[in-house]
Amino acid sequence: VSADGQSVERVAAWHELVAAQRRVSTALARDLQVERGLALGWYEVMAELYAAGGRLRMQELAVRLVVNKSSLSRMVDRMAEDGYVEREPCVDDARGQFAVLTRDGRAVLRRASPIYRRGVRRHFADALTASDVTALHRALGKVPP
Amino acid sequence: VSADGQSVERVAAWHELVAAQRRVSTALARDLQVERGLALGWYEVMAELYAAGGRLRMQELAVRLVVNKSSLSRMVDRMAEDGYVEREPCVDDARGQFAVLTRDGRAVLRRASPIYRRGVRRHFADALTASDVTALHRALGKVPP
DNA sequence: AAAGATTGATAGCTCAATCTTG
DNA sequence: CAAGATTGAGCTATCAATCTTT
Repeated sequence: VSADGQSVERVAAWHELVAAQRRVSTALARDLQVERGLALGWYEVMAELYAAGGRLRMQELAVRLVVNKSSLSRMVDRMAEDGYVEREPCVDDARGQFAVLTRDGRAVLRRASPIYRRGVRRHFADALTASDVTALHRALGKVPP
Repeated sequence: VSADGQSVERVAAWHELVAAQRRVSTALARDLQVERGLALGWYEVMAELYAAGGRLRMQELAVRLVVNKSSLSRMVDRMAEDGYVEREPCVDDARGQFAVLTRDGRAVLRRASPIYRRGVRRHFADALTASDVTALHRALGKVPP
């Protein structure tokens, strides 16, 4: 398949990004599952809720995590069954629903966070220099929503 | 959840990477689906086979794409049903199977490639400087298998 | 009619088990 | 027994349709 040089470089960079994301995600998921019995997706939901002060509307949570709304709705269903989050209606807009991190969810998150951070370090950041990390953060932040 | 500064930077960079990957993959998948009726995963398989000269063993294909072996086996099943690839036994090792890009597969790939490259440019690279792209490629290539 | 959220139907993914060959 | 690959079963993700509220 023909392509000019610029295109080849861009696509190569994109492929490295995809490969890195898959490798690191797989390793993080394995660590959390083995050591805490927790799915990576569940960790991400709880960490995002925690960072937002414990509650977010479903819509906003989906946008921040860059996940499909249906998938999130179903994930929150399962997390609620296990007592990690609760749903709460929104007072000023009756269409809205909050996902709220429960006490149990916080406890699970607290125990899982070190595993997650260790994984990000081991599987991702340890291979990079500090300036690599800064450059990645800066560059990738430019990718549009 | 408590964490030191280094950890925060590493995790923030990792989150940007995940967000970028999800956004760009979603956009690429939409483009290919709408304009060519082709799934992104199928495109990736065909592009990898093409880059390898048209054929690869299942194992090697899974490693290069960083995908689950079962998922790949099933994906190749469906692609074979649609005539995009064929399976061929391996002569020197009867356990092995090749996935082989067919004539039809090549034709589909040829028509899909411009859409894919345009997507990588529009949804990913256009937001970055040339040196951002180089830095990403270089840094992400260090992430271990 | 549009926005927020969920659900029905279904395609696709993944773990563990299995089969075959080295 | 290990390696390559596939499959059975169960779970997850996604699209389109739906429901409710604005």
